Amino acid sequence: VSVVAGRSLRIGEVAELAGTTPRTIRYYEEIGLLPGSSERAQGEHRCFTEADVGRVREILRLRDLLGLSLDQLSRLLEAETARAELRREYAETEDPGERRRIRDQALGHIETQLELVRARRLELEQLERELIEKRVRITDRLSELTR
Amino acid sequence: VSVVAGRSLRIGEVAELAGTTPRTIRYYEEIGLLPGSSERAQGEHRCFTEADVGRVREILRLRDLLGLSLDQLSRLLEAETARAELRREYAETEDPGERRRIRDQALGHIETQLELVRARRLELEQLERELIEKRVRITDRLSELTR
DNA sequence: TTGCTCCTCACGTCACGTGAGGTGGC
DNA sequence: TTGCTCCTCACGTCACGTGAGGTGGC
Repeated sequence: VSVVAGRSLRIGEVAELAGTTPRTIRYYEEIGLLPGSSERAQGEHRCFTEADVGRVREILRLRDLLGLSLDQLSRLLEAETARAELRREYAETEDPGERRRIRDQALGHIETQLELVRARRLELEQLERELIEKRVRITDRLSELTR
Repeated sequence: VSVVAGRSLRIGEVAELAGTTPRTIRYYEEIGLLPGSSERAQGEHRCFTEADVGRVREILRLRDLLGLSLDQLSRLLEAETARAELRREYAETEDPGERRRIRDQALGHIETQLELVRARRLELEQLERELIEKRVRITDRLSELTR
């Protein structure tokens, strides 16, 4: 369900859309993984955007698939956060050298994530091969039975 | 360094060989993930075999790669433990029907693990594709600069 | 007005990490 | 004998789960 205008979301909606719980969202805000709108008075409801849902989804995905601690994750995503900042700077500068520098940084961040993901994928493929090998051995012995 | 005879290992050696800490090994014994030689007197040193190292390695691997809780893991490995038991029964019975039943169970356990591993691998491949796609978009915009 | 979701403590839990103080084997 | 590794409590930590008691928006 895509919303056209930037409607404000409540914490329960964000949690459901991202596939987690309100408590987790609050915790992430507490440790600084999520912005946490600074101008919120004590006891007031938190407001979120659809971009926040995306951010939470990304956090959960990297947490689950890469098995990183939230501390490691925040450092990895710091780059991501910086990129949004850089994108603004990028639009503001005309200097091609400056533009190239910003782009190169972005590429570096992507590359770091890619290497982590690749390493994990290779490990999983190795495990998968071993399991298939195990299965073959059992099946072979099964066919011996009916011989 | 492979040892021919079944030399007894100390907890520190097991931890090092398996890539973890003594504390983790003790904890796994405490919650029943590792056998924990029952005839050990209070304060006496724990004794391990090379098979134990393999078991610990397997636990760590599945824990890390599949992101399961130790409770889920113990249920998954219960099958593995049962298989060792079944292997004995298997050798003892002559009945081909009984043999087939035992084999089929083993196949089922492997299949369960394989499905978990496959699902994870697919998720990682998807993430990898998205990162590559991101990289392409940035590179394309980079080439615009030098045009 | 009635539910429902939200809020903030705050304690519980899982999977260990990390000393504290003491005993055992090359 | 001297280190080193081992032992058992036991408290600390990370990433939340789970009520307890109270307030706010359709």
